[in-house]
Formats: sequence, C-alpha cells, structure tokens
Amino acid sequence: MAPRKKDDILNAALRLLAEKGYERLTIEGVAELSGVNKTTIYRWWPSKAALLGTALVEAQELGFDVPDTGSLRGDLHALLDGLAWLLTTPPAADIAVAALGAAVNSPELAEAAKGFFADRFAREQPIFERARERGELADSADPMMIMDLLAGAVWLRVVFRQLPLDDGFTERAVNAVLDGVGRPGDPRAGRPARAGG
Amino acid sequence: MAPRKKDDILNAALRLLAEKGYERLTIEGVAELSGVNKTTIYRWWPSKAALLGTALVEAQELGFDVPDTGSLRGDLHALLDGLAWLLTTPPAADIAVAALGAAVNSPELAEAAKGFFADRFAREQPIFERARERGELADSADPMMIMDLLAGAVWLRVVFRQLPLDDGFTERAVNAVLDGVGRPGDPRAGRPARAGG
Amino acid sequence: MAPRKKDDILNAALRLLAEKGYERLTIEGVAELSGVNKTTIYRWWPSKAALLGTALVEAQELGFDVPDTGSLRGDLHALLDGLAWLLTTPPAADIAVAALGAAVNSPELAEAAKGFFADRFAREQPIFERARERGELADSADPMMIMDLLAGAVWLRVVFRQLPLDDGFTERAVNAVLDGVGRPGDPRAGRPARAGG
Amino acid sequence: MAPRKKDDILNAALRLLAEKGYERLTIEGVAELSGVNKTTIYRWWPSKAALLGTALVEAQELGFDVPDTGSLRGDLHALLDGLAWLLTTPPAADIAVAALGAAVNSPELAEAAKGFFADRFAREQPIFERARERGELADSADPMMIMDLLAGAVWLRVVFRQLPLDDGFTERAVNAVLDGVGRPGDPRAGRPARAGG
DNA sequence: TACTAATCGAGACGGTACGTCGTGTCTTGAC
DNA sequence: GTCAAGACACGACGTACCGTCTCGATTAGTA
Repeated sequence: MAPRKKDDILNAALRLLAEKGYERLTIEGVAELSGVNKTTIYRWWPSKAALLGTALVEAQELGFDVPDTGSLRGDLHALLDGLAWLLTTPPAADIAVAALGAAVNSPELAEAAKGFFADRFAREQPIFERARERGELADSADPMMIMDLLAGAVWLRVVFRQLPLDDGFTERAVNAVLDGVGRPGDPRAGRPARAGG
Repeated sequence: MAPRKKDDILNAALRLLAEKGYERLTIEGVAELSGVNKTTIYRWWPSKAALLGTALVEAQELGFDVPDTGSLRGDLHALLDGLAWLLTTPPAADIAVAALGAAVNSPELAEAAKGFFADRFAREQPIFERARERGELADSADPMMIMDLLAGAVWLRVVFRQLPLDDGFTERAVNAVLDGVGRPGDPRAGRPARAGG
Repeated sequence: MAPRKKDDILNAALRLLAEKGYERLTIEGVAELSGVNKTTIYRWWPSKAALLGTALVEAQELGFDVPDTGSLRGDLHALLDGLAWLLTTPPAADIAVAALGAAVNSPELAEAAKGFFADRFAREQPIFERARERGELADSADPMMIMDLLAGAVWLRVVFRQLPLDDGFTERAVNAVLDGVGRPGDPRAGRPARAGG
Repeated sequence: MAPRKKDDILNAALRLLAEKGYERLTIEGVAELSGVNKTTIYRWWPSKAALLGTALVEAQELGFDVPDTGSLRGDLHALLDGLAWLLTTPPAADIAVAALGAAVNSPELAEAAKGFFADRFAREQPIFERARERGELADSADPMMIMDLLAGAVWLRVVFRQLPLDDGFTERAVNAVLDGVGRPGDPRAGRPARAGG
C-alpha cells in the first residue's frame, strides 16, 4: 500500500526540488538520491508532479500556525509575516516558490496548490470570526479578498518583482487593506490602529 | 544581426507556449512550426528561456493601455480589469500565465517578468500623479504597494486558487484597497462603496 | 550482458559498411536498419569503431581455412588465393577492404586488424612446420616475413594500385618469394615447382 | 586561377591531417588554421578528399630519390629503407599513412594513391634496367611484383601488424625476394645471404 | 591611374549526425 | 507483495560540420 522507503523518496524529492528547481528535478535523480530503483517510484506515482504533490502535502515545512493576537490587525500581520518567511527563507522558500511556480504548468501541482490555499484559508476562518465578534470587521467584508490581496502582494513582490521585502512591508500591507490608502488627510490613514473605533 | 525569420520563430514559440505550456514546449517544435532549422534557433538564442524572453518582450499581446478615466478609482479598476483579462482570456492568458509561471524556474524568464512588471509600473505612474493632484491619494501612500495588492490578488485568485473572477471582483478589490475593509458600519459617502460599506 | 538484437545490429553494421564505406556509415543508420534505437547501440559500444570491431570479430566472412596441400608452395598458393578472394570479391571484399582501410584512422579498428592478422598468422603456423619437416623451408627462414611479403603484395596491388589480379598473380608471387627473382639463367627461376628438389 | 593563400591552405590541411587523422580533419579546421574563410576552400575544392589530393601531390615530403648504388640489391635496399622511413618517421609518416589509409574510403584519394605508386614505379624503372644490364635480374622477372612484395610487406608490418621494423627488416625482405626463402641448405655463393642461407 | 575582373570575408542558412539525458515501460528473478 | 536490476523505444537535447548562398569589400592586372 505504500513504498517501503516512502519518506526517503519524498525527502529526496523535496531536497532536489529546492536544489535544482522543478524543471531540473528528475525522477532518476530522486531514485538515486533516495537509494531506490527508478521503477519503484513509477510504481507509486505516475509523474513527477504527482510525486511532488505527495511530497508537498506531507511536508510540514509548509504548514503554519494560526495566530491569535487579540486583534485582526495583529493576526493578519502575523499571518503575512509567516507567508513572507515561507517565500523568502531557504530552504523552505526554495521548495515553496518552485512548487507554486510549477503549479502553473502542471494540473496535478495546480491541484495541490489549490488545496494548499484552500486549507490555509479554512484554518484562517477563526481569525475573521473573532474579528467580526470583536467588531473589527464589517459583516459584508470578504475574508478571501483580504487574504488574496495580502498574500498576492507578497508573492508578486518577492517572485515577480524580485524585490526584497523591507522591514515594514507586511505591516504596511495589512494597514493598507484594513484602512485603505485613499483620502488624504483622513485621520485614519497611515497610523497603527484605532482598531474598532 | 537577426534571424531572417525572427517573427515566424517568435510567433511559433508563443503559439506553442500557449498550446502546450512551458515544459512541453521544445526548441525542435518551434523550429518545425516556424519552418526553420533547429540550429538556426540555437544560433540566436542559447536556451528555451532566452527565446521565450525575446518572444514575450516583442509580443504586443502583453501590452496594455494606461487608462485615464478621471478618477483613481476608475483608473485602477480599468487597470485591474485589463490584468484580469490578460490572465483569464485565451490565448493571451495561456501565454501570460505559462510565462509568468515559468519565470519561477528560470532566471532568464524571471528577468523578463521583472522587466514586465517594472515597465508596467513605470507606465502606471501618471495615474498616481494625477490622483495626488486631484487629492485622491495621500502623499504617504505607496503606489507599488497598491499595485502589488491588486495585481497579486488577481494572480492568486486565478492561478493558485483557480477560482473564476466573478463580475465584481476587480471593483471590490479596488474598493478594498482604496477604502479599507475594516471599520464596520462606517458611513462612507460619495462613492458606490461595496467592500466596507 | 549483451543486447537482445546483437546479431541484427552487427549484421546491419557490416551491410552498411559494405554499401557505404566506413566514413558514410552512421550509428543512426545501423540503428534504423537493425530496428533498434540509437541509444541501445550506444549502451553497448562507445563508438562506431568499437561496434565495427565486434562485428568484424564475429563475422565468419573474414575467416579462412588453413590449407594442407602437401607442399609449402601449394599451401601458400591456396592461402594467397584465399586472401586475394577476400580482397576482391564482393561483398566480403567491401567489408574487408573498408575495415582494414579504416583501421589506419582508428586505434580501435587498428587493434582489430592487428588481431585479425595475428590470428591468421597463428593459424598458419602448421603450414610452415610441415614445410620444415618436409625440408621445404630453411630453419632460418622467417614465416612472418613470407606472409608479409605475399599478403602485402596483394593488398598493395589491389587497393593502392587498383590493378586487377591477373590469373597467375598469386602463383607468381609465391614463386618469387620461395625461389627468388634474382640470378638470371638459374634453372630454378620461373618454373612451376621443383618443390623440395 | 588559384586561391591566393593556396600554400597556407595546403599546409594547414597536411598539418591537421598529421595531427588529427583523416576522419577528424575538417574543412572548417583547415579554413581557420590557414586564416581563410570556409567558402574560399569550397570555391576551389569540392571535398575534403580533393583538397587533400592537391595537398599530397604538392607535398615534397612524399617524394623520394631514386638510388643508384651499383647493385640491384643495394638499390632495392635503399628504396625500401626510404619507404620504411616514410611510413614510420613522423611527421611524414602521419601524413602518408593517414592519406593512404583514407584512400580506401575515398575514390578521389584512391586516385591520388594510385598516381603516387604509379609515379614511384615509373621512376624506379632505371633500377631494374640497370640490374638487367648488369645481369642481376632475369629477363622474365617482374619489377612491379618485386616492388609490390617489398612495399606491401612494409605496409603490412607497420600498419596492420603494428610491429616495429627491426633493424634488418628491409635487408631481409630484399634478400628474400631476390634469393627466395625455400631450399634449405642450398649453398648460394656471392652474397651475404640470410633468409635462405 | 582608374577600371574591371577575379577573388575574397562575412554571415546566415538547411541539413545530417553526433553522443547524451531523461522518460516511461517491460521482464526477470530475488526477498 | 514488493522490490532491484537491467534492457528498451522514444523524444529531445545542444553541438559540430557539412555544403550552399548572398552580399559587399578587396585585390590585382590591364587599359
């Protein structure tokens, strides 16, 4: 029901993904590194993408803790810091970025990515529920939109623009989404908090 | 200084990229489709990524018009609608998404992606300047953050979550970023508020 | 330990060698003709020369029977006729000549040629032993010199001079080496035989 | 009527032939080494073989002096020593052996080889005429057979057997051909007999 | 000295074959 | 039931030369 050296295989896959990137990751390489015959891998996974799919699902490197800081602002900030860490700090970043990038080209990995974000989002729900209870969030506000804005900004900045995330990036992003960037002179702009006011 | 059938080659590359995706795009395929010998392509581009780099730079499909609707909200909305179109409407979407996804795995394409976004951002500057002149934008607001939030959200929603962009998505995203999503019950006047209304 | 279609491959190699000559013989051609993939050939032979080396060693076309006519003169004559046949009668001649010619340019084939002649020479030893026992050959006579003179003459005449071997060529060559061509008026010159007399 | 750098081209061709052998000699290599454009060579010679043909004809390295020692034995010995030198002493040997070997695979070079030996043979005629006048050679003796035996033996020994030519080789070969190797114990007077002594 | 051939360099090209890597499949025999 | 070992067809890789072509630039020699 499962290959005897499953863990070796998956670890080898992740390590090679981090080292070489998705394109230059080969089944043969995984087989060699994990001390397994090539045919064994093909017996259990139909493709490179499927193998990686399993590897990513079982990797705890990509997990995260749901923060509970007492304020929506604090929770989002913590969440975004975690994501920023995941996308910028090796070796997890190498794995995460390569896998998410490869998802574009592979339906199987796309499915994994979809699941990854769906799972994250599901686990983030309590944050928004608590925020609503605290009156920090309008009932009509759309949590997924908030997360897409924030997480998307980090991805775009880090991967596509290839710019470093300066110290305050995550905080400013959270503030922008919570408070808005329009209306100059508005006393709510550009400050930390007033959460709930 | 340039291959005689440069346009044929680049068009073939883009077409095959759209049809097959980055991984299954081969130089030999491009050569055959463009009626050129394989060696001719290698004479001019050292790699698949380099070839695609050129093709993408010269592709007008990926260009965009800078809107000027009279309001920041309108401009951003138009901008985001354009990006949403680019990432969802074939065949441009196939090209754009595959290329941006591949950028993760290839330094050369990453450079192209960087240039793509840098160029877009440069051309978007007037929108923010006009907005500041109109008093729609605080001096302290960070235009790149705005764009990262908005464009990132579209990317994440479309590519990673693989969810359709419903009708009001771009508008709600713009509103969220301009007005903020916090402060429930806050009666904002003067615009068709949705996200935080 | 051996390719499944070894014989097909070697036969194809010899056939193409005969048809096209060494230079225009290609591994891809052998692969196609033998119904095998190119990589299979490369798995077993590192080069065209190595492949041919094997093919030639295993080819019985290049074998010969050691004659035993009862006289040294007769044996040498038979031997030389056999060699003349090998170098002039297609398709064996095409193979043999092409291979020996190519040996000059390839250490691997040179080794094969060396082995070919060494093997022949070893098998020719009984001829000379019998001749010595019969008193037809001086103890001091050098068998390899005899064979070099005779075989070399055929090679040079056929391949380098490209002249046909007229009917009596081999006989005259043997007579010349056994009896010498000097001393005009010597009753032993220019006649058939007196072997042992 | 002739390329401006003809000599450079031919010298480059011979040098590369000696260095790399016939197979690995390329027109492009000759062009580069001779400081000439590839097309210039193609303008004047239709093929590698044709180029080499010209180069060999114009090479004085391959010439020889007709000896006149006063005896057939001496002349043949000198002749054979010269040939042995040509086939064993670099760099002339590299050129001569490679060219003669390649002749097998190329009609054009075969023609050159034919001419080479025909020319040599024509120039050797006086040796045999003088020998006949001196009574050293039977009228019925065949000079070309003598030369084929001798030259062929050297070629075979050096190229095919890849054995070194020991000191007395040429002398013993000449003696064998002039005196014959048969008839043990036959008391031949008047010369330093070795082969059949 | 100018002109007018002949000759050349440069650059590009279609094409064949090279030798290699990785894919995904299959069979056999061991554990 | 799981696996290693090994062989394989196949597709593509990136490279080396082939032989050809066009187009200007040089050279000569000769008018």
